[in-house]
Amino acid sequence: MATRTDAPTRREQILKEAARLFAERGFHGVGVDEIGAAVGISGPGLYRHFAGKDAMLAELLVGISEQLLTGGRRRAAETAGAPEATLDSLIEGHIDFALDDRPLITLHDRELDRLRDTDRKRVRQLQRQYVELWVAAVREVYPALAEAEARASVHAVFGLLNSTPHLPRPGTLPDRDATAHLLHRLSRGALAAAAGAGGPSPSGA
Amino acid sequence: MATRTDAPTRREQILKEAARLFAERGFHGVGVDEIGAAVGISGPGLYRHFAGKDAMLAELLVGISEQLLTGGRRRAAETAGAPEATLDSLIEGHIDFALDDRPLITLHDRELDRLRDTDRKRVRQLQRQYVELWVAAVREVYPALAEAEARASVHAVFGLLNSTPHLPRPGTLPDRDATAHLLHRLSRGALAAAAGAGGPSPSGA
DNA sequence: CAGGGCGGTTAGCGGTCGTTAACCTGAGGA
DNA sequence: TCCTCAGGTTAACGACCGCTAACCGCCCTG
Repeated sequence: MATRTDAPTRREQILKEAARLFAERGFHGVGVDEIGAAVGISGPGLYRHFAGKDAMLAELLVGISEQLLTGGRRRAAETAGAPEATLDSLIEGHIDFALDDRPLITLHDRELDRLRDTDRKRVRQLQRQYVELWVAAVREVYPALAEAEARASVHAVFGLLNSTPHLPRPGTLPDRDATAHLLHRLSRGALAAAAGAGGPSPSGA
Repeated sequence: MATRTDAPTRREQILKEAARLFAERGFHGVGVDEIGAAVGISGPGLYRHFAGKDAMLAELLVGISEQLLTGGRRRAAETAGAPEATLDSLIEGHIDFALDDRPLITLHDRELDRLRDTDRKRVRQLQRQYVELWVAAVREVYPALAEAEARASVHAVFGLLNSTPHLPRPGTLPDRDATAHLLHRLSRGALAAAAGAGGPSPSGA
């Protein structure tokens, strides 16, 4: 984990506040003056650190995607040969991210289309690789699951995990650990059920 | 169901196109000229039908929330006394909505903060009632599940079901029915797992 | 102690956006 | 036949937004 001890750089402050504001009000809904104000400088001062508003979003989205993929690959490597452990570790990693960086997780699947072509392609490629990492892990645990269904299930689990930003009230549910455990259980349960009955009619109804 | 046969009103055309555009590029990312162009009229012509851009979003969001809640209540009433059937019916209804009205489901949890106070409160109240309907149904099937956990699980399942807009490619997965069945299985599996082990440590990790 | 550049400031420009004003047209009813 | 009015049109206004220009003070280094 290597928890940082040194003070955050001005660039990092800006990125953090920009992420929060973009997540709250949307990319187009936030002005550069507001971002500046959030870090104590005003408006055009941001251009000493970034080429423009687009560049902030691009750096955020590319950063998120790279971080997710890198972390996922590390976890997959650490647990190689133990499919159950790999899947659990991937889930755990994604949960940590969703709980600790809510604004980023929100941006990640919401503002992708606001990027320049080149950046958008890069982010999409990283996202695709991350999905494939999950699909492989899921299919090792549940070999009966067809690839298309595995991929759809993985997307669905992402949706489940990324729902944390609009949980009732942060604090209603006991604490962070309990939420993490619950999300973990929900994810495993969903995937197990996906693999359970592949055939046409599910069970009831 | 009462499938409509008469031609859609101009207002309805506008709302439909506005929903699609808002979902694609965000509320602030779409101009009134584009919405007008999408229905063959241009720009200010929209003001013959709506008080403003905000009014379109408001009508969309209130409409969605009312439709979800009304449909949910009807389904709950139809299956009263049979908790499993109620839960299945709620899931089925939400899936139908997510698959048939993707833009609306996207808007529903994304652009809420762009509403005027009065409209936002109304939408939130409708959403809250819809959640409570689900929570009640879930807890009847899984009485062991604490309320806070049930509520969080319901939000998570919403996230799962609402993930359909960014499924890989519509068409990769066999067809609509197969997707619906998969989503149903995933949801039931997740909820069952939530109720399964309430205690601290989940299983592996 | 001089000087340079990093990281700010304010003023302002150009473009876009939501909205209004003023005008027009074609169909329906008295 | 004429009036009305629903439902369009184009022009234009005011506000806002992203970004650049021009300027400035402070710290660090030679």
